[in-house]
Amino acid sequence: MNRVVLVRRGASVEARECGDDGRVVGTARLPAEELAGFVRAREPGRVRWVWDDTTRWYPGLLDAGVRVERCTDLRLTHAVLRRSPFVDQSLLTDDETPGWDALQPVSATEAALFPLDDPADRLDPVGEHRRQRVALAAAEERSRLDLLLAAESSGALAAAEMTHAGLPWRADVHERLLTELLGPRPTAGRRPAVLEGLLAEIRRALRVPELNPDSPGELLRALHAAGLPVPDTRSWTLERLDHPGIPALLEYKRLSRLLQANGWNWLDTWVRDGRFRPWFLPGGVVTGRWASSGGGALSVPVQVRPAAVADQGWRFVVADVAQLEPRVLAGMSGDTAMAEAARSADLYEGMVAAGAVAGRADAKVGMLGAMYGGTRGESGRMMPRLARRYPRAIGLVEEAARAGERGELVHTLLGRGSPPPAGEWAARPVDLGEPADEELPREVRDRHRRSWGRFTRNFVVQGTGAEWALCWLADLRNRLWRLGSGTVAERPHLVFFLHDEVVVHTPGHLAAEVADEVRHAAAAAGRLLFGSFPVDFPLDVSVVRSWAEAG
DNA sequence: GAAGGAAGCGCC
DNA sequence: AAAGGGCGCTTCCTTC
Repeated sequence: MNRVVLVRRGASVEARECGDDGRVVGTARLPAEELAGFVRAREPGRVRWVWDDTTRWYPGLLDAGVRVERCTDLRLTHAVLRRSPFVDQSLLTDDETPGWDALQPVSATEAALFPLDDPADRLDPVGEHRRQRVALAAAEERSRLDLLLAAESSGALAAAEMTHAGLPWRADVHERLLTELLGPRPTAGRRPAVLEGLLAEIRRALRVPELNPDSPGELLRALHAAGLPVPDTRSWTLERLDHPGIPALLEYKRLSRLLQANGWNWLDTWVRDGRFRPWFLPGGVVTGRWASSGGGALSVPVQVRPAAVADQGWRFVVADVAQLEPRVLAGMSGDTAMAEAARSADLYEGMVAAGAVAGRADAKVGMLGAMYGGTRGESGRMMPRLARRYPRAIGLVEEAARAGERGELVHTLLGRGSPPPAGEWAARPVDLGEPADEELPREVRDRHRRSWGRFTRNFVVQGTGAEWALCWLADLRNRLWRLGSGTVAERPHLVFFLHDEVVVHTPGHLAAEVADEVRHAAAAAGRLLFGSFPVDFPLDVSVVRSWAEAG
């Protein structure tokens, strides 16, 4: 594989050819405006482009109509290697390391505002690349780390392409939906008519003429005065109350939430030219999940999904994995009994069929408890049964929890390490007797320990689930490219990704092939992570005009 | 008036 | 006896 490190030098770019060990074997220098043509010309020769950070290079290439198949995003791979327990840190670190640790992605607006003072320009990508290659060559579990770094970098390409293409969004459909639910758009600072009506009803029922239900403090006092001794004003707390004002209050909360989070202001801010373009942030969560920025992309409510409509003659292919995390747990722990349950399209039904639990609800609440650390009530009662039937799977998460409680680090299947615990509790070994003065009381320390144990318990499963999803996404991205011709947005392409769900925008006549490729990519991801271990990842796949029709 | 925390709620 | 993971966003409310 040819590796070419791209380096910014003022108005020009250096392209430095490297061997697998990161040593430079050749250099070309070109004016920045010739970069897109250079990359386009070299791309067919199976190049891995190496750059400091995908958000600083790839949006410009995409705007110029250039797509690349593979890259190394040094910012992201640095972050993984720095925390991986498979890596000898002394091979990786250098005077520049704090600069790489601190490097942040940019959005296009920032890049336009501050083109001249970028901390990335004070870092040397060639040196960092060489250090990473040396550290990787000496790492334990080299092939797992290789896979993780490749998948992480591919994710960065997919993220940039999704923002570039945008999720098709019909503002007219969205506006009609808002008007039906809330009434016509009010002038700035006024409530929509439907909310005003509900407000009057709430004030009447609670006998507080000036009540502002958007203020939790005010609302709580009003509820108490009405003889409703609630501890908070959350919807699920209020649902259990029997009082004439409550239905209107719950409806007010539901509609008010829609208005605030995804109302007309959201449309004005985030939808342009028929596209919703959030920023996806690969590696933005410590577990390896993506974060997002702008428009709340990771929590687009079901309520407004009817407005996501494929272009004329195009379709969405929407796919999600059923019970990703329990399946991943079965695979990473090598628990054949749980993998057997996972053979079923519904893993929880598979557990019922095996006689492990009485009903689907028990299976679900038990597994969620095992993965999140819920031990109270129903899910706690299920744990002994599950531990007997699935000793390896349950043992793996229990061990991760105990390690976290001891202040130790855990890691995912491919080698992403958990962050070190912070805080005073972590500075002390477990059994030092009673604390001295000015130290945390024992019960406070223990609470922190258990809380961190729940985090590390979940880290190994959530993080390995994120690795499966990244491999799925990376493989799918390349399969989609091969289905069409032209630029990214002219072929079937990804427009949305959320933990265990993808949305592909595709010309209608290719939709069936896209659905096949989505399934093939999922099977390939399973083999990449778990080899021949027999754990299935069945998908729900829908071909639809609107996102809301999926599922 | 800016900044930051808490409450609350949406997604997985 | 108590013990449920990860996010982003908007509003309210306190602090400086």
